[in-house]
Amino acid sequence: MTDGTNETPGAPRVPSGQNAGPNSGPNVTLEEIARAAGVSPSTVSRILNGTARVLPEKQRAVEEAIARFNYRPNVLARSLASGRTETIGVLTQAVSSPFYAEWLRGIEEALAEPGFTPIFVSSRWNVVDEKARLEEFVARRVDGIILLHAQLDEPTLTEYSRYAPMLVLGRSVQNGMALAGLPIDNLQGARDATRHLIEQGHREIAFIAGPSNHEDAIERLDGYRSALEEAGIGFDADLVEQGDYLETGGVAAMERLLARRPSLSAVFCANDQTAYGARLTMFRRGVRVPEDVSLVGFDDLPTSSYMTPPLTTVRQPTYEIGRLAAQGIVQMIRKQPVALSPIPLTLVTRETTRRIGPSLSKGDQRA
Amino acid sequence: MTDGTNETPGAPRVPSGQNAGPNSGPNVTLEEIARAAGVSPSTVSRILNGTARVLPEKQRAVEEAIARFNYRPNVLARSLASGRTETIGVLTQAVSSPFYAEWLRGIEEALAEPGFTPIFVSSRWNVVDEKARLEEFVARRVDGIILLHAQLDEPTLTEYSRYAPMLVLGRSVQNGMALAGLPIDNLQGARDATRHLIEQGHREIAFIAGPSNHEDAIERLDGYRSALEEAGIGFDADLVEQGDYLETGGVAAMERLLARRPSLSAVFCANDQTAYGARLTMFRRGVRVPEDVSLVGFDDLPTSSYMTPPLTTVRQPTYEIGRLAAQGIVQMIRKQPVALSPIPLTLVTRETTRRIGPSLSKGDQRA
DNA sequence: TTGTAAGCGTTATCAT
DNA sequence: ATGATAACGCTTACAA
Repeated sequence: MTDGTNETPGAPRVPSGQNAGPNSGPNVTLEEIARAAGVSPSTVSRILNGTARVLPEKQRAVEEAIARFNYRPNVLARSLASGRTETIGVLTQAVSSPFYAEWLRGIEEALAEPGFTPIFVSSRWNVVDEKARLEEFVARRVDGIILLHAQLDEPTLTEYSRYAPMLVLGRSVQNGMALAGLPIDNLQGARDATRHLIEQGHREIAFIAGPSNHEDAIERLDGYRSALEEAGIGFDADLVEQGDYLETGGVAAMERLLARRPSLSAVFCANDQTAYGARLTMFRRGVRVPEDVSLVGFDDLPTSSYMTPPLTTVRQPTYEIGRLAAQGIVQMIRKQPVALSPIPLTLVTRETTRRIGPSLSKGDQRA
Repeated sequence: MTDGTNETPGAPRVPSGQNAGPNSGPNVTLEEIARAAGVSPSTVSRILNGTARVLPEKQRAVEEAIARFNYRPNVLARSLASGRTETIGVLTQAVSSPFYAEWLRGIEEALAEPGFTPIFVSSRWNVVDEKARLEEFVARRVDGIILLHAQLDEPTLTEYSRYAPMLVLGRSVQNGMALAGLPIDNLQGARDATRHLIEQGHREIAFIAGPSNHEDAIERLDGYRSALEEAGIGFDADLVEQGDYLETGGVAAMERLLARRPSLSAVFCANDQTAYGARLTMFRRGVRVPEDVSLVGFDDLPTSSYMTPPLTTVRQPTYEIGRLAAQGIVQMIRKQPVALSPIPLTLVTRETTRRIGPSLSKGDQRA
């Protein structure tokens, strides 16, 4: 618990770097650098920020002092004085969801370029938490806010957008210059997936839905339904089961489906995690995919292409969406106009779907 | 691009909440609250922080003013004045890795209790980035640092630990009161997994290794090797293939393995992602799991229990590890002693492993 | 080009 | 119990 590597309490915390002067470390201030270099604090500040040109010799002296003292500007003081934090609050529903991971990566990387730092927090699918996290953003004086699947109502979002420009992913909102939505075309994606199944000859296509209070879950259901109707098959509520976007929900829903409609020939799941669960249930029940039942997911999680067999699903270009969001919020901060068109989704046909005879029923489908 | 919901440029940004006074919003300062409540700024500060008892009537007046103006303390100013940011820098190799996700969740949740906010950043498996991120932590004056799988050498870590207490996950370091490691018993985990395979009658057990510059990858290889030797089977370099902890690496390694040693009866992968890749290759080649070849992974990612068949793997209690790390760093910040014992790993036996005759060779294994 | 000085919004140390 | 007042470390007019 104790060893010689730690500073004496009260003593300045200094690194042991070779160039470390007596007062180096994070406690070195801009003023000390100024004094050491024989210039005024403002000059140091100017050099640090490139705010004005400075005589080369002073420039050198300051840079030398900075290196010698291992000086790092205090971000807090800088932000307090300037009024800018160069920080973007990013609210996810769950940092740990495989689904958000790629979005965050896109956001982080695109934000790094203009020099912004994302602050990731998660609200755990909880509206109360969601509001609390937004309050934190305000308290931290973030320069912008990105919301992934906000559940808060639009008036509330509008209100918070007065503090900092806000971009809402996966949702369409009344766009303003402080509030913008980057909608994702879930309806189209779900319709394409369902059409694909229909084209393959499927007629008895089940759907495992997502949480009914999620905008995108509703859109996906609508897409499924509209493809069915457009093909003249008609919507059959008996073929729809409720899921929760989680694997466990998929397991349970598939069990109910199999019990109620053993004749179904395809299952379309509202997201990949649900499909994973449905897949497990089929494995347990000895239902082969795709020989007995075709399966389609939604999202194209990184692992979906490694499922056995690889999952046919609707791909969301999450990384790219993340980048777009980051670029968008930066533009909003800079008061530049942003044009965000709905993100199109594409079907990725892999190996969980199979063509079946146009009007064959169960008995014949089985390989 | 424009609508009525935005404030006139230059006008104070105020929310339209019902109680919103003329000067509400994030620009309201503690001083204004003090003035409105007829007390001094220090009194407001005391009420906000519970630093001292205040007359009930003033307390009420202040609280009323806070509510009326919708006042939120400026975290930056507070931190600058107090010297504490209540912030923990958390460095991961990749925010988007399914592997880190659960750790982050554990960290975030456990940190919320004592009121700390994590700042997640990723270094993308890049040592240069890793150092840059640490510099950012220093610039942000974080109160503590948690590193997930740091690649930097120990002297460097020790140096940074002088700025803020540092906890390194998945690594053992010279513990001090400002630097501590939370080791994970990879060797034991790998040994248990290999022993399991041996007990099931397997003798020709291949191993797909992780990056050779990763401490944990090396430990896992060592565990595999030691279990083999302990059983008198002996280590056969021909059965070891190089992977990279990613699915693609698993695919390629498995291909080479199958070509070189078609007689192998089991494959142990350095992590689950590698196992996913190996599984796919086997699926492609018509090698059945576990009928033809048994497969074991390492990590127990959330999706592993939904693989087909569910993957036998070594479970890391990542969420709990995250919580432990969070609690540990808070204790270090508070200068309390922390005792971190190595995290034990447990084998989760699912359905990708199968008992085979003690000395049967390939031909007989095939179901 | 460079320096002086006034903030930025808090906390914390003194007195009272 | 409460109020002045001096930091905290930086940016930014305003002067020079």
